[in-house]
Amino acid sequence: MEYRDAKSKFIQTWGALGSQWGINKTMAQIHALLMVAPEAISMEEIMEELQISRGNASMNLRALMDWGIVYKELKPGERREFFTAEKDLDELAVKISRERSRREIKPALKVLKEVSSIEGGTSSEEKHFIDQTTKLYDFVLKADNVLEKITEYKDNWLTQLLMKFMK
Amino acid sequence: MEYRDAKSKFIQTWGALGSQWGINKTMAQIHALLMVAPEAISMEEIMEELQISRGNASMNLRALMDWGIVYKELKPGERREFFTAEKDLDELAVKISRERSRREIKPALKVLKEVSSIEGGTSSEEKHFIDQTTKLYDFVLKADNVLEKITEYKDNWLTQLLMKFMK
DNA sequence: AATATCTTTCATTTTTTTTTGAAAGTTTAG
DNA sequence: CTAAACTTTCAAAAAAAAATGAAAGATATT
Repeated sequence: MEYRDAKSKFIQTWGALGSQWGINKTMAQIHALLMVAPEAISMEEIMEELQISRGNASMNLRALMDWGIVYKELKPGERREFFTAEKDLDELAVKISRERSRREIKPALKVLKEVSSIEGGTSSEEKHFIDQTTKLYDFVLKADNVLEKITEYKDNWLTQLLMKFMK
Repeated sequence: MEYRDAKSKFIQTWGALGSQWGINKTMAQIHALLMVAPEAISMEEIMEELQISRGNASMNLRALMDWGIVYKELKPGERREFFTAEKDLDELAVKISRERSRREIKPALKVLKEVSSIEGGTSSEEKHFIDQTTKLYDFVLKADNVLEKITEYKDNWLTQLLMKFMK
């Protein structure tokens, strides 16, 4: 395979994968493009390479920066802004899991706590509801804690984790 | 909060969460409904409770069954079909991660291997591409292995995992 | 073998999400 | 201060995804 084709295939695949994980296609594609770019690139270049509009590029770059996985870089003497992606994969994974925990898991936990705390009704239907949502709360809380612990292992957490299971 | 409201809030929240994880809203809602139902329920009831059409219910139930997290149950003497969800959370999580690995991670790995194996070009751009996609391949492969190992711990894998980190 | 009960399929419609592009906003330079 | 060089915003358009519902398929019952 040619380099051009490989790059394009990588960007397309990453984009498609993004959709399956609740991230929009363009956002994932921009991220992919920046991941394999040896140095920071401008918005103009991103638009050109992915064939997208200025507004689209601007909004998705902003979203990536909100996730903390893409950085703005200013080159001296240059008016335009350049962008780079977090390239360290351990760091990338840590940032993504922290952010998802903050945005999705924590709010979900709040709701689970709420709904599992209703006054215990009499019907078996209500009893089962309380029981099941309580279990769900405990489970998600535990999972969230495990994730937090794992990502505390600053460097090479994944390798270390794998070791623990190889023994 | 009233039981009715709690149940509705739970279903809504689960549905919204589903969207963020690349699962469609109705599918997640049906799953939520079945999770808290003390016993198997019919398609008619699902349609009624969630206010959705027959076709929608049918397709999403089928999808849930393809994921292996909802089962069809036949009641003796009954013509209609009834449905239940996997209620054991450890089992549920194991099924979901195995399925996502099969459907998404494995195919992604294949592409990563492909694109990282192009003939090493001369330009630094190509070198960086090969280097980065190779790292990504290694990382994802390792993550997939960890996930596989973790889910092998049949029972209480989450608790056991947490222990390992508490020490 | 005709009817009744229930489920699936899929072309069409509806809803939701994403993208566009031009106007407004911002920052630097002269 | 004004112009030039960029970036952001957001209403409208386009595209994608999901839902509907009626017809076609099953399967059991008489």
